[in-house]
Amino acid sequence: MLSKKAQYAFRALGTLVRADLARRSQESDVDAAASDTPTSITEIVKVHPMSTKFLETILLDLKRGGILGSKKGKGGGYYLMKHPEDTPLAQVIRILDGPIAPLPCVSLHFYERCVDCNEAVCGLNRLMSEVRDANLAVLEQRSLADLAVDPDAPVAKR
Amino acid sequence: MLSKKAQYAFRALGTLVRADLARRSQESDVDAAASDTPTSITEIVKVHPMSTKFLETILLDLKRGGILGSKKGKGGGYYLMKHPEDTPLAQVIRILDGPIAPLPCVSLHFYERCVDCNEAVCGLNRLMSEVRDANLAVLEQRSLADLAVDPDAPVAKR
DNA sequence: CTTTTTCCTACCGGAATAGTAGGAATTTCG
DNA sequence: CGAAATTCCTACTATTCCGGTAGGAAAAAG
Repeated sequence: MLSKKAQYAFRALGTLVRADLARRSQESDVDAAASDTPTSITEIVKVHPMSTKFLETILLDLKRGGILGSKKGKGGGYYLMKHPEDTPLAQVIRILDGPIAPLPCVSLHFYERCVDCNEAVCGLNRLMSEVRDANLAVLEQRSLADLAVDPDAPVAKR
Repeated sequence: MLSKKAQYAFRALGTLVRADLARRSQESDVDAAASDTPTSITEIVKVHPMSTKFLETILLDLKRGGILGSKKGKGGGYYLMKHPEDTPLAQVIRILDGPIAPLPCVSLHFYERCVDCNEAVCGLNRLMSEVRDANLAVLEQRSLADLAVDPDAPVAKR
């Protein structure tokens, strides 16, 4: 199960994606940077009611993880560092919840050898690798862009 | 990530499956019941070193969950209630770790409505349903029998 | 130089995880 | 019968993790 942190992160990222799309479609200046129109924590909390302080730590994590950029001071806030399509959901989860794999010994990013088990012949290892791959097939393919998609709308092309 | 409970459970189930297969192949009496040759906790711990007391609670959980049967007293122990092929891995995980879905609002067996979110239009709900389905495609298909498979051996037919 | 924002460090209560302890109930076997 | 071997049951405990809070420092804008 995803932690509250990850759940809140996805909600917040949803509004950041919408802000990003809005900027790109409305902006007359082609070279407009995302950092020109950041979204503050206060604004996000207005849309998704939650603890401001808690969201603060979450967005900081996402910033340290390279997903968000920030601007301090008046008019400051957070913005996406990349196009929404270029941040897979897996990256968000790894930053906030750690491993996606069901076992440390089948994790790609947080691998730890398991004691008392020969991985080459361990049935559990093999099965849980399948589970991991099934997860990643979705989580590496789907991106922040998919968070903001209207399910009734035609598929968006980039 | 799977809990230690679930990990230990799979190890123990591995030896119970092997015992089950051995009984079926060696037994001359066709009507031999699994309850005739149960495997004790002590025997399991000999194969997979772990806390005896902890394993006790785990096997009890699996018994209450309908996966194992038991026999008390001298010569007693645990045995599979069904053919290994008929117990999907998902069932084991649900008993020991609860929900498989990444969010309560997309769980089939442990569903809980999420507050402040219209599931019909929630992008996260839709994406996490995909993740759940990807997981279940493996965990409902794969069974205890797959725990004991020799990876180099030809595929076993039932 | 005041206001608004992010950024940093530390803390805290409750729940969950990973066990442990002690004994009761049941079965087998000598 | 009585001893040994086993499961079964209830309760307890220690540690870690989760979810969140507190208080202020640093930076940017006007």
